[in-house]
Amino acid sequence: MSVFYHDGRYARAVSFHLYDTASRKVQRFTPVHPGQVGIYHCGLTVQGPPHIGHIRKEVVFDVLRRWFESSGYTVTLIANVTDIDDKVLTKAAEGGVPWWSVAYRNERALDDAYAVLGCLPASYQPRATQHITEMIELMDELVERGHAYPAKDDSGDVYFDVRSWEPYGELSGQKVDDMQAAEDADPRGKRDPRDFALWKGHKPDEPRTASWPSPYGRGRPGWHLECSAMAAKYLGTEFDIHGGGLDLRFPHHENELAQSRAAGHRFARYWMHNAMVNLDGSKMSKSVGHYLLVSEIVQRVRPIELRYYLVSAHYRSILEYTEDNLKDAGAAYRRLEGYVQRASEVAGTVDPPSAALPDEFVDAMDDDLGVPQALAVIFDHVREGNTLLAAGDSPELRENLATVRHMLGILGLDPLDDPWGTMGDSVMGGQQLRETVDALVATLLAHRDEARSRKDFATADAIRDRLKAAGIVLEDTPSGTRWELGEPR
RNA sequence: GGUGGAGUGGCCGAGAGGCGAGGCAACGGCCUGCAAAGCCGUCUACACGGGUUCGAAUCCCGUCUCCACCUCCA
Repeated sequence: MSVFYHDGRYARAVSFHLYDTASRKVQRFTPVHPGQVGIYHCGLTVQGPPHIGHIRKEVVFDVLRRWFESSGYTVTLIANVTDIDDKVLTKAAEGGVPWWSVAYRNERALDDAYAVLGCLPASYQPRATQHITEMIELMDELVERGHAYPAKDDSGDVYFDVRSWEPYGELSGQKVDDMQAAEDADPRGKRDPRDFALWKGHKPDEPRTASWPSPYGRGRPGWHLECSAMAAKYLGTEFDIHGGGLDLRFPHHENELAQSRAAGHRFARYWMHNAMVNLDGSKMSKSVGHYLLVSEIVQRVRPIELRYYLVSAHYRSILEYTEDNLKDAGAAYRRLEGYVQRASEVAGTVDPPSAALPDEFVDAMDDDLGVPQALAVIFDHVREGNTLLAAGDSPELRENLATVRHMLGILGLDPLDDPWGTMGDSVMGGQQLRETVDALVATLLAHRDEARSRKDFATADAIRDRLKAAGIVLEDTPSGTRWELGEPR
């Protein structure tokens, strides 16, 4: 299965399969353009800072992207930012600040969360407000083709005509007639209550800066139209994968699909949806204040342990968040990290990409991102590695270490990779600080070694206890005493 | 009412007709001056009731419980 190139890199037969929400089947992935993958996923409506439900999705698509890249694909990853929206306007009005500052503040919080969890940057993050022209073009096309119409009232709204598009409901498997009619909702100028807004006419109580001119009057785009227009702009009218949280399947993605197809686009070949993160048995949700912010959690948990927790379950499984679950995940991760660090101290630097990935790992990842099975493969290798490590440095140890780091890197979990730094720097805050502490600890260790050699264990243990109180945990190994930072704070 | 999904050992969490996933926790052993880490071992589970089958956690029927979506939630 693996083939080595003369430069030491290896290639392998690529056979990725993924669960496609539209067909509800695991499908063999065939790209539109050989060797390339275009992925669009719905970033965030920046009405608030991201919670761990949001960031789970980012981590899932980050792993997908890394896996494609590892498989030899050139990946274009587009994650939009919905920076104009009812709730953004509401938040701005409540806070007495401009809407765009609310959107931008939260967009930065989102970028911070990406970075802190080690998500590689998207190829581009288009903002909705920068693509009004493309949206109007798409809307015009839909009106011309008879799939959209300006509201009957004078609202300035433009609606998609659900009844004009026969396949409507294909993504979520629903029939228009079976859908619960929004009886209490204001039908406004709609032909059918299920019609959705492509364009929202400007209202006098909304800031004028939140509206743009269009052939149908001033207004702002509806959520669904944004994504259709931006996906087509950056990935073309037919592209590979459209992703997002499962809660977006309907109506958001259903509507995107309908309007894009109705406008003549082929649109996404595969739909990929990640499951939700639950808190106390129900979905984390901004709207009901039932969530935990990424920024809160990383105050007390190392980001890489949070990432491990989010990655460790299959992306289509609901993740039931509890503090204990997160803590257990951290312990599991430290087992992996401990091996990589101890082995690296003995074996020195290795080159992870040069190590062949085990077939079982590849098979697991190719099967709809089977991260749990892939992790089991990693743990098996770590056990072997620990056994090798007990015998000191060896070519087998170096190879094992490189393989383990290669696998971990694909999940964005290699402790020695950016942005986690080397040898625990992410906790320490820098290589220089680490070296300073190391020198200080070394003097104490010299005293301790001296005490131990004269069997004065009371003194030796007192030094160990003092260091522990300072957050430094000692470990006596055949090759000497090493230290690590203990539980933070 | 409609559309999907799920219930697995103390906990998390894969698997989807026969070959003990993995991790966390606990306990025992090895190692260690003692620890820590590591290694070896123990704990053999699939909501419930029927059925199909040589064989069911997995397929079928029924029941219970839970989750998501049904017009702007990742």
